[in-house]
Amino acid sequence: MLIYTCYHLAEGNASGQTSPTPMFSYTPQSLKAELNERGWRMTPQREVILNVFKDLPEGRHLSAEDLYHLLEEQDQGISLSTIYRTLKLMSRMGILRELELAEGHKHYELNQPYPHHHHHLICVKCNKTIEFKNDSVLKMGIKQSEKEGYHLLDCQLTIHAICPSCQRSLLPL
Amino acid sequence: MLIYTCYHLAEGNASGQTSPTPMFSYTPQSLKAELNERGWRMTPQREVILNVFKDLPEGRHLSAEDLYHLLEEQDQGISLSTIYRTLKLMSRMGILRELELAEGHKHYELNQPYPHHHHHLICVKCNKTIEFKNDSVLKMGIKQSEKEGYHLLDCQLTIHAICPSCQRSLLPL
DNA sequence: ACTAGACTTAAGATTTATTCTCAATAATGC
DNA sequence: GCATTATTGAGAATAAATCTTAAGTCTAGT
Repeated sequence: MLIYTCYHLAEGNASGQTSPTPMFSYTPQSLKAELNERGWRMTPQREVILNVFKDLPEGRHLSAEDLYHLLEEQDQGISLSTIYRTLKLMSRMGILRELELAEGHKHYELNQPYPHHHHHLICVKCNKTIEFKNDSVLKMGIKQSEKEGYHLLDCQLTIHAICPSCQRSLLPL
Repeated sequence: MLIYTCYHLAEGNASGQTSPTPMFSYTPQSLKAELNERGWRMTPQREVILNVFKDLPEGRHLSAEDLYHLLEEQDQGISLSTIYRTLKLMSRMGILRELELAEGHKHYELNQPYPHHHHHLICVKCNKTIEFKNDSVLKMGIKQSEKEGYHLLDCQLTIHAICPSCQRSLLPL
Protein backbone atom coordinates (compact mmCIF):
# COMPACT_ATOMS: atom_id res chain seq x y z
CA MET A 1 0.00 0.00 0.00
CA LEU A 2 3.10 2.13 0.06
CA ILE A 3 2.77 4.46 -2.85
CA TYR A 4 5.57 6.95 -2.80
CA THR A 5 7.77 7.30 0.18
CA CYS A 6 10.15 10.16 0.41
CA TYR A 7 12.87 7.63 1.01
CA HIS A 8 12.99 7.12 -2.71
CA LEU A 9 15.01 10.24 -2.66
CA ALA A 10 17.47 8.98 -0.11
CA GLU A 11 20.47 7.05 -1.24
CA GLY A 12 20.90 4.39 1.39
CA ASN A 13 17.38 3.75 2.60
CA ALA A 14 18.22 1.89 5.74
CA SER A 15 14.61 0.76 5.98
CA GLY A 16 13.57 -2.51 7.55
CA GLN A 17 11.54 -0.02 9.58
CA THR A 18 8.38 -1.50 11.03
CA SER A 19 7.10 1.71 12.56
CA PRO A 20 4.85 3.94 10.47
CA THR A 21 6.34 5.09 7.24
CA PRO A 22 6.58 8.82 6.97
CA MET A 23 5.17 10.85 4.13
CA PHE A 24 3.11 8.09 2.81
CA SER A 25 -0.24 8.35 1.01
CA TYR A 26 -2.97 7.22 3.37
CA THR A 27 -6.30 5.68 2.52
CA PRO A 28 -9.06 5.10 5.07
CA GLN A 29 -8.02 1.42 4.99
CA SER A 30 -4.36 2.03 5.67
CA LEU A 31 -5.27 4.51 8.37
CA LYS A 32 -7.46 1.95 10.08
CA ALA A 33 -4.73 -0.66 9.85
CA GLU A 34 -2.18 1.62 11.38
CA LEU A 35 -4.49 2.78 14.15
CA ASN A 36 -5.47 -0.76 15.08
CA GLU A 37 -1.85 -1.85 15.09
CA ARG A 38 -1.33 0.60 17.92
CA GLY A 39 -4.50 -0.30 19.79
CA TRP A 40 -6.36 2.73 18.53
CA ARG A 41 -9.59 2.87 16.58
CA MET A 42 -10.91 4.00 13.28
CA THR A 43 -13.96 6.22 13.57
CA PRO A 44 -16.25 7.89 11.05
CA GLN A 45 -14.93 11.25 12.21
CA ARG A 46 -11.35 10.29 11.46
CA GLU A 47 -12.30 9.03 8.05
CA VAL A 48 -14.23 12.18 7.22
CA ILE A 49 -11.31 14.36 8.23
CA LEU A 50 -8.81 12.30 6.26
CA ASN A 51 -11.04 12.56 3.20
CA VAL A 52 -11.39 16.31 3.48
CA PHE A 53 -7.64 16.68 3.33
CA LYS A 54 -7.30 14.21 0.50
CA ASP A 55 -9.82 16.19 -1.55
CA LEU A 56 -8.22 19.53 -0.84
CA PRO A 57 -6.59 21.09 -3.92
CA GLU A 58 -2.80 21.43 -3.75
CA GLY A 59 -1.74 24.49 -1.85
CA ARG A 60 -4.90 24.68 0.26
CA HIS A 61 -4.51 24.28 3.97
CA LEU A 62 -7.02 24.53 6.79
CA SER A 63 -7.07 25.69 10.36
CA ALA A 64 -9.03 23.79 12.98
CA GLU A 65 -11.80 26.39 12.74
CA ASP A 66 -11.81 26.23 8.95
CA LEU A 67 -12.25 22.50 9.05
CA TYR A 68 -14.96 22.78 11.69
CA HIS A 69 -17.00 25.21 9.59
CA LEU A 70 -16.41 23.35 6.37
CA LEU A 71 -17.78 20.15 7.86
CA GLU A 72 -20.67 22.00 9.44
CA GLU A 73 -21.69 23.32 6.01
CA GLN A 74 -21.54 19.82 4.58
CA ASP A 75 -23.77 18.55 7.40
CA GLN A 76 -20.99 16.28 8.55
CA GLY A 77 -20.45 18.34 11.68
CA ILE A 78 -17.75 17.14 14.05
CA SER A 79 -17.13 18.70 17.43
CA LEU A 80 -14.30 21.14 17.76
CA SER A 81 -12.57 19.02 20.42
CA THR A 82 -12.53 16.08 18.06
CA ILE A 83 -11.20 18.25 15.28
CA TYR A 84 -8.34 19.40 17.45
CA ARG A 85 -7.61 15.90 18.74
CA THR A 86 -7.65 14.42 15.27
CA LEU A 87 -5.46 17.08 13.72
CA LYS A 88 -2.92 16.51 16.43
CA LEU A 89 -3.10 12.75 16.12
CA MET A 90 -2.70 12.82 12.36
CA SER A 91 0.19 15.22 12.57
CA ARG A 92 1.98 13.00 15.02
CA MET A 93 1.36 10.04 12.74
CA GLY A 94 2.90 11.93 9.85
CA ILE A 95 -0.35 12.07 7.87
CA LEU A 96 -0.76 15.81 8.16
CA ARG A 97 1.78 18.55 8.50
CA GLU A 98 1.29 21.40 10.90
CA LEU A 99 2.08 24.75 9.33
CA GLU A 100 2.86 27.89 11.26
CA LEU A 101 2.09 30.45 8.59
CA ALA A 102 0.20 33.57 9.55
CA GLU A 103 -0.01 34.68 13.12
CA GLY A 104 -2.11 33.11 15.75
CA HIS A 105 -3.13 29.66 14.71
CA LYS A 106 -1.91 26.55 12.98
CA HIS A 107 -2.88 25.33 9.57
CA TYR A 108 -2.84 21.78 8.34
CA GLU A 109 -2.33 20.11 5.00
CA LEU A 110 -1.75 16.59 3.80
CA ASN A 111 1.85 15.57 4.26
CA GLN A 112 2.52 14.80 0.64
CA PRO A 113 5.51 12.74 -0.36
CA TYR A 114 7.94 13.57 -3.12
CA PRO A 115 7.27 15.01 -5.70
CA HIS A 116 4.54 17.09 -4.05
CA HIS A 117 6.52 17.98 -0.98
CA HIS A 118 7.02 21.73 -0.67
CA HIS A 119 8.09 24.62 1.54
CA HIS A 120 6.86 28.11 2.39
CA LEU A 121 8.07 31.66 1.91
CA ILE A 122 6.04 34.03 4.10
CA CYS A 123 5.82 37.80 4.23
CA VAL A 124 5.81 38.77 7.90
CA LYS A 125 3.95 41.99 7.13
CA CYS A 126 1.03 40.93 4.93
CA ASN A 127 1.28 37.16 5.47
CA LYS A 128 1.32 36.49 1.74
CA THR A 129 2.70 32.99 1.33
CA ILE A 130 4.44 31.38 -1.60
CA GLU A 131 4.94 27.65 -1.87
CA PHE A 132 8.06 26.33 -3.47
CA LYS A 133 9.61 22.96 -4.07
CA ASN A 134 13.17 22.00 -3.44
CA ASP A 135 14.17 18.38 -3.42
CA SER A 136 17.56 18.87 -1.90
CA VAL A 137 16.03 20.34 1.23
CA LEU A 138 14.02 17.19 1.69
CA LYS A 139 17.12 15.11 1.04
CA MET A 140 18.97 16.98 3.73
CA GLY A 141 16.12 16.51 6.16
CA ILE A 142 16.18 12.80 5.52
CA LYS A 143 19.95 12.66 5.91
CA GLN A 144 19.89 14.60 9.14
CA SER A 145 17.19 12.54 10.78
CA GLU A 146 18.81 9.29 9.70
CA LYS A 147 22.10 10.46 11.11
CA GLU A 148 20.51 10.95 14.53
CA GLY A 149 18.44 7.80 14.31
CA TYR A 150 15.19 9.78 14.26
CA HIS A 151 12.15 8.53 12.43
CA LEU A 152 11.20 11.31 10.01
CA LEU A 153 7.66 12.66 10.01
CA ASP A 154 7.92 16.01 8.29
CA CYS A 155 10.53 18.41 7.11
CA GLN A 156 9.77 22.01 6.28
CA LEU A 157 11.84 24.98 5.29
CA THR A 158 10.11 28.14 6.40
CA ILE A 159 11.40 31.45 5.17
CA HIS A 160 10.29 34.63 6.87
CA ALA A 161 10.77 37.67 4.71
CA ILE A 162 9.20 40.89 3.45
CA CYS A 163 7.51 40.82 0.09
CA PRO A 164 8.21 43.41 -2.60
CA SER A 165 5.06 45.43 -2.06
CA CYS A 166 5.49 45.55 1.70
CA GLN A 167 9.08 46.69 1.22
CA ARG A 168 7.69 49.72 -0.60
CA SER A 169 4.88 50.38 1.85
CA LEU A 170 5.45 52.89 4.62
CA LEU A 171 3.25 51.09 7.08
CA PRO A 172 4.96 50.36 10.36
CA LEU A 173 6.39 46.95 11.12
CA MET B 1 28.78 48.09 11.33
CA LEU B 2 27.83 45.17 9.21
CA ILE B 3 29.71 42.25 10.65
CA TYR B 4 28.68 39.09 8.90
CA THR B 5 25.72 39.02 6.66
CA CYS B 6 24.36 35.78 5.40
CA TYR B 7 24.65 37.24 1.93
CA HIS B 8 28.31 36.33 2.02
CA LEU B 9 27.07 32.92 1.16
CA ALA B 10 25.05 34.06 -1.81
CA GLU B 11 26.67 34.25 -5.22
CA GLY B 12 25.22 37.33 -6.80
CA ASN B 13 24.40 39.57 -3.88
CA ALA B 14 22.09 41.98 -5.61
CA SER B 15 22.36 44.33 -2.65
CA GLY B 16 22.13 48.08 -2.92
CA GLN B 17 19.45 47.38 -0.36
CA THR B 18 18.71 50.25 1.99
CA SER B 19 16.16 48.42 4.08
CA PRO B 20 17.32 46.54 7.17
CA THR B 21 19.92 43.94 6.50
CA PRO B 22 18.87 40.48 7.54
CA MET B 23 20.79 38.25 9.88
CA PHE B 24 23.10 40.94 10.98
CA SER B 25 24.79 41.28 14.37
CA TYR B 26 23.08 44.05 16.29
CA THR B 27 24.54 46.29 18.96
CA PRO B 28 22.48 48.68 21.06
CA GLN B 29 23.84 51.44 18.82
CA SER B 30 22.90 49.85 15.55
CA LEU B 31 19.50 48.96 16.96
CA LYS B 32 18.91 52.57 17.94
CA ALA B 33 20.01 53.76 14.52
CA GLU B 34 17.66 51.42 12.77
CA LEU B 35 14.73 52.23 15.03
CA ASN B 36 15.21 55.95 14.60
CA GLU B 37 15.48 55.62 10.86
CA ARG B 38 11.92 54.33 10.94
CA GLY B 39 10.61 56.90 13.39
CA TRP B 40 10.74 54.54 16.33
CA ARG B 41 12.60 54.90 19.58
CA MET B 42 15.31 53.21 21.53
CA THR B 43 14.33 52.48 25.12
CA PRO B 44 16.13 50.98 28.10
CA GLN B 45 13.78 48.01 27.90
CA ARG B 46 14.74 47.26 24.34
CA GLU B 47 18.40 47.50 25.15
CA VAL B 48 18.06 45.18 28.14
CA ILE B 49 16.26 42.60 26.05
CA LEU B 50 18.75 42.77 23.22
CA ASN B 51 21.56 42.27 25.69
CA VAL B 52 19.94 39.27 27.29
CA PHE B 53 19.84 37.54 23.95
CA LYS B 54 23.37 38.56 23.06
CA ASP B 55 24.62 37.05 26.32
CA LEU B 56 22.69 33.83 25.90
CA PRO B 57 24.94 30.81 25.24
CA GLU B 58 24.56 29.22 21.80
CA GLY B 59 21.64 26.85 21.68
CA ARG B 60 19.70 28.55 24.48
CA HIS B 61 16.38 30.05 23.57
CA LEU B 62 13.74 31.75 25.70
CA SER B 63 9.99 32.00 25.79
CA ALA B 64 8.32 35.28 26.69
CA GLU B 65 7.67 33.93 30.18
CA ASP B 66 11.26 32.75 30.53
CA LEU B 67 12.53 36.18 29.66
CA TYR B 68 10.06 37.83 32.00
CA HIS B 69 11.19 35.73 34.96
CA LEU B 70 14.84 36.00 34.10
CA LEU B 71 14.68 39.79 34.12
CA GLU B 72 12.61 39.78 37.30
CA GLU B 73 15.35 37.82 39.06
CA GLN B 74 17.95 40.28 37.86
CA ASP B 75 15.85 43.17 39.21
CA GLN B 76 15.53 44.53 35.73
CA GLY B 77 11.83 43.68 35.59
CA ILE B 78 10.00 44.57 32.39
CA SER B 79 6.25 44.20 32.01
CA LEU B 80 4.97 41.19 30.18
CA SER B 81 3.25 43.33 27.56
CA THR B 82 6.51 45.02 26.74
CA ILE B 83 8.26 41.69 26.56
CA TYR B 84 5.74 40.40 24.04
CA ARG B 85 5.79 43.62 22.04
CA THR B 86 9.56 43.69 21.92
CA LEU B 87 9.96 40.06 20.95
CA LYS B 88 7.57 40.57 18.09
CA LEU B 89 9.23 43.79 17.00
CA MET B 90 12.68 42.26 17.03
CA SER B 91 11.53 39.21 15.16
CA ARG B 92 10.02 41.35 12.45
CA MET B 93 13.23 43.32 12.23
CA GLY B 94 15.19 40.14 11.77
CA ILE B 95 17.07 40.50 15.06
CA LEU B 96 15.45 37.52 16.69
CA ARG B 97 14.06 34.35 15.25
CA GLU B 98 10.82 32.89 16.43
CA LEU B 99 11.03 29.16 17.04
CA GLU B 100 8.06 26.82 17.15
CA LEU B 101 9.64 23.97 19.06
CA ALA B 102 7.66 22.34 21.82
CA GLU B 103 3.94 22.66 22.04
CA GLY B 104 2.11 25.70 23.12
CA HIS B 105 4.41 28.67 23.03
CA LYS B 106 7.10 30.32 20.99
CA HIS B 107 10.74 30.53 21.82
CA TYR B 108 13.17 33.16 20.69
CA GLU B 109 16.86 33.25 19.99
CA LEU B 110 19.27 35.65 18.35
CA ASN B 111 19.08 35.41 14.60
CA GLN B 112 22.71 34.58 14.08
CA PRO B 113 24.32 34.96 10.69
CA TYR B 114 26.51 32.43 8.98
CA PRO B 115 28.42 30.51 10.35
CA HIS B 116 26.23 30.27 13.46
CA HIS B 117 22.98 29.84 11.61
CA HIS B 118 21.31 26.52 12.40
CA HIS B 119 18.17 24.42 12.17
CA HIS B 120 16.17 22.12 14.44
CA LEU B 121 15.29 18.45 14.58
CA ILE B 122 12.46 17.89 17.05
CA CYS B 123 11.00 14.75 18.55
CA VAL B 124 7.22 15.18 18.52
CA LYS B 125 6.82 12.80 21.44
CA CYS B 126 9.34 14.01 24.02
CA ASN B 127 10.18 17.37 22.42
CA LYS B 128 13.89 16.65 22.57
CA THR B 129 15.50 19.04 20.12
CA ILE B 130 18.77 18.79 18.25
CA GLU B 131 20.36 21.74 16.52
CA PHE B 132 22.25 21.21 13.33
CA LYS B 133 23.99 23.36 10.78
CA ASN B 134 23.64 23.12 7.06
CA ASP B 135 24.90 25.92 4.89
CA SER B 136 23.20 24.79 1.73
CA VAL B 137 19.79 25.14 3.33
CA LEU B 138 20.57 28.76 4.07
CA LYS B 139 21.84 29.22 0.52
CA MET B 140 18.60 27.87 -0.86
CA GLY B 141 16.59 30.13 1.39
CA ILE B 142 18.52 33.10 0.12
CA LYS B 143 18.11 31.99 -3.48
CA GLN B 144 14.40 31.45 -3.10
CA SER B 145 13.69 34.78 -1.46
CA GLU B 146 15.83 36.65 -4.00
CA LYS B 147 14.01 34.93 -6.80
CA GLU B 148 10.70 36.25 -5.52
CA GLY B 149 12.10 39.66 -4.64
CA TYR B 150 11.51 39.10 -0.95
CA HIS B 151 13.75 40.63 1.67
CA LEU B 152 15.01 37.73 3.78
CA LEU B 153 14.63 37.85 7.54
CA ASP B 154 15.01 34.26 8.65
CA CYS B 155 15.18 30.84 7.18
CA GLN B 156 14.68 27.71 9.21
CA LEU B 157 14.46 24.05 8.39
CA THR B 158 12.33 22.31 10.96
CA ILE B 159 12.27 18.55 11.06
CA HIS B 160 9.56 16.77 13.01
CA ALA B 161 10.47 13.22 13.83
CA ILE B 162 10.52 10.58 16.54
CA CYS B 163 13.73 10.11 18.47
CA PRO B 164 15.28 6.68 18.99
CA SER B 165 14.14 6.24 22.58
CA CYS B 166 10.57 7.30 21.82
CA GLN B 167 10.50 4.83 18.93
CA ARG B 168 11.14 2.11 21.44
CA SER B 169 8.71 3.39 24.04
CA LEU B 170 5.22 1.97 24.09
CA LEU B 171 3.64 5.17 25.25
CA PRO B 172 0.80 6.34 23.05
CA LEU B 173 1.29 9.01 20.45
C1' DA C 1 -22.82 -12.62 16.08
C1' DC C 2 -22.36 -11.09 21.02
C1' DT C 3 -20.14 -8.94 24.67
C1' DA C 4 -16.94 -6.74 27.67
C1' DG C 5 -13.82 -3.37 27.91
C1' DA C 6 -11.29 0.32 26.21
C1' DC C 7 -11.11 4.08 23.16
C1' DT C 8 -13.55 8.07 21.35
C1' DT C 9 -16.84 11.59 20.99
C1' DA C 10 -19.58 15.91 22.08
C1' DA C 11 -20.35 19.90 24.81
C1' DG C 12 -18.95 23.09 27.40
C1' DA C 13 -15.90 24.70 31.01
C1' DT C 14 -11.16 25.83 31.52
C1' DT C 15 -6.56 26.97 30.67
C1' DT C 16 -2.91 29.63 28.87
C1' DA C 17 -0.47 32.34 25.50
C1' DT C 18 -0.84 36.61 23.53
C1' DT C 19 -2.98 40.98 22.42
C1' DC C 20 -5.47 45.08 23.59
C1' DT C 21 -6.69 49.40 26.20
C1' DC C 22 -5.50 53.56 28.17
C1' DA C 23 -3.41 56.71 31.22
C1' DA C 24 1.22 57.96 32.49
C1' DT C 25 5.94 58.34 31.00
C1' DA C 26 9.89 59.37 28.28
C1' DA C 27 12.66 59.55 23.75
C1' DT C 28 13.25 62.38 19.64
C1' DG C 29 13.65 66.24 16.55
C1' DC C 30 13.48 70.91 16.32
C1' DG D 1 14.42 72.96 26.49
C1' DC D 2 9.92 71.73 24.69
C1' DA D 3 6.26 69.80 22.12
C1' DT D 4 5.21 65.81 19.95
C1' DT D 5 4.30 61.19 19.82
C1' DA D 6 6.08 56.51 20.55
C1' DT D 7 6.34 53.46 24.42
C1' DT D 8 5.49 51.50 28.83
C1' DG D 9 2.92 49.06 32.62
C1' DA D 10 -1.12 46.97 34.58
C1' DG D 11 -4.75 44.60 34.02
C1' DA D 12 -8.70 43.38 31.18
C1' DA D 13 -9.87 40.92 27.09
C1' DT D 14 -9.29 37.58 23.42
C1' DA D 15 -8.64 33.35 21.17
C1' DA D 16 -6.53 29.00 20.41
C1' DA D 17 -6.26 24.77 22.27
C1' DT D 18 -6.91 21.47 26.04
C1' DC D 19 -9.42 19.18 29.63
C1' DT D 20 -13.50 16.93 31.91
C1' DT D 21 -17.19 13.80 32.03
C1' DA D 22 -20.88 11.11 30.68
C1' DA D 23 -22.58 8.75 26.75
C1' DG D 24 -21.58 6.28 22.67
C1' DT D 25 -18.97 3.09 19.67
C1' DC D 26 -15.16 0.26 17.84
C1' DT D 27 -12.35 -3.96 18.50
C1' DA D 28 -10.81 -8.25 19.94
C1' DG D 29 -12.09 -12.36 21.80
C1' DT D 30 -15.56 -15.57 22.80
